[in-house]
Amino acid sequence: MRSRSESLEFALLGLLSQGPLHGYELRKRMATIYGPFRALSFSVLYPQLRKMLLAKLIEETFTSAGGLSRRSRIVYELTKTGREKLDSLMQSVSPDTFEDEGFEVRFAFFGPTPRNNRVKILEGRHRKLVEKAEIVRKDLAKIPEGIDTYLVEWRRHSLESAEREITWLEKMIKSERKSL
Amino acid sequence: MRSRSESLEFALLGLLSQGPLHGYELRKRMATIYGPFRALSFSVLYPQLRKMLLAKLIEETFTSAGGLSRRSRIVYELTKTGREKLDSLMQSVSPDTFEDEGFEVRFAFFGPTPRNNRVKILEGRHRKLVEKAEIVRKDLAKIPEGIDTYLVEWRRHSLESAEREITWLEKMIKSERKSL
DNA sequence: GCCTACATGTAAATAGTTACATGATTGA
DNA sequence: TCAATCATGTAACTATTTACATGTAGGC
Repeated sequence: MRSRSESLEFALLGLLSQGPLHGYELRKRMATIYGPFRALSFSVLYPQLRKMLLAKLIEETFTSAGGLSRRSRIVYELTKTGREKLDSLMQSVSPDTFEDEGFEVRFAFFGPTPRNNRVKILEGRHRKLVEKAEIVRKDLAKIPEGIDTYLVEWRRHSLESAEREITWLEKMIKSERKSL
Repeated sequence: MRSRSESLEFALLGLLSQGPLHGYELRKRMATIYGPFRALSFSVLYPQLRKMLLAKLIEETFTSAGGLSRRSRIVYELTKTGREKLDSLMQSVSPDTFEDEGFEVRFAFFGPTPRNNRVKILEGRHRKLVEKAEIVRKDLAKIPEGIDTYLVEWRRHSLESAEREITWLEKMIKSERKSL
């Protein structure tokens, strides 16, 4: 399981921790996390909410009409269990945290994440990227036989991007440590 | 259909255009295209080869033993139809060409791609990325209310990466034009 | 003798997208 | 009145991963 839904629960708990929201609004907020090109579809969101209802992490309230008399909405809010779950997740550092999706979501809720854990997450991500970059570098060093020159150029560019992210993380880690 | 298998056929045709290969070897070559972290699994590769056999794009030959007496392998090679298909794909510029995966694969076979088409592909990709970056920039300009500062930082970094790719493409386009 | 790489596949489970269905409200 | 956005979902399809199954050859 290295799917989006893994980080989705965390993200939803995080969003709802700031106050109750309905599905449509949750989707929009998710867009600010994932960016404008990877919108969360309703057919993923609603079943996920149902799962979380079953697990008693959230509760639903039917709102017949909002202040501006809209269509009735279903408003979700965290239960005590949900809040506890979020807290424990905030303090944990699962291996998934260092993957692309996982990291992005963790980072989106970095403000409410305990200080010392922030550094751990950044360091883990850093380690992971350094390892990957190393592999790509070796790979690049050994292939250039017969392979299209353009492809090599492309891979070099990709490696540079990875290196830039590493540098960025290093800056982040430094500034986090300073604020400790 | 915006899946990997869309570009997969192109990639396989491209690889086989240089000479006959067997499945296992094709997988390894694909790794040099997609990079070391997105290996093509056999359960995608073999059915794809079967599809291409049915479409008469490739032919199979059973090799009982290679020069070094290995297990019998199935060697695939392009048919005349397959070669024609590849040629026509090389000269075409489908919209898919400008997507991440599609572009990567097209780029991997840029050498054998007709000169004028290379520029078209690069320009299309450039246009696409500029549009996307513009959207992200606007998005970034309007959200900073209440959103976690860390997240904003992350998005800014992502935008910079996109901008770097745009610059890279511009360099590529310039050097392609020069060689025309 | 065991581990790794070679070599070819199938089956089942999971994940994800797209199309469909329905209906309210708001602004041009 | 017409399109866009709000709002909640289901069904069908497509894609991808993981586990299974089987066997060979070479190096340590």
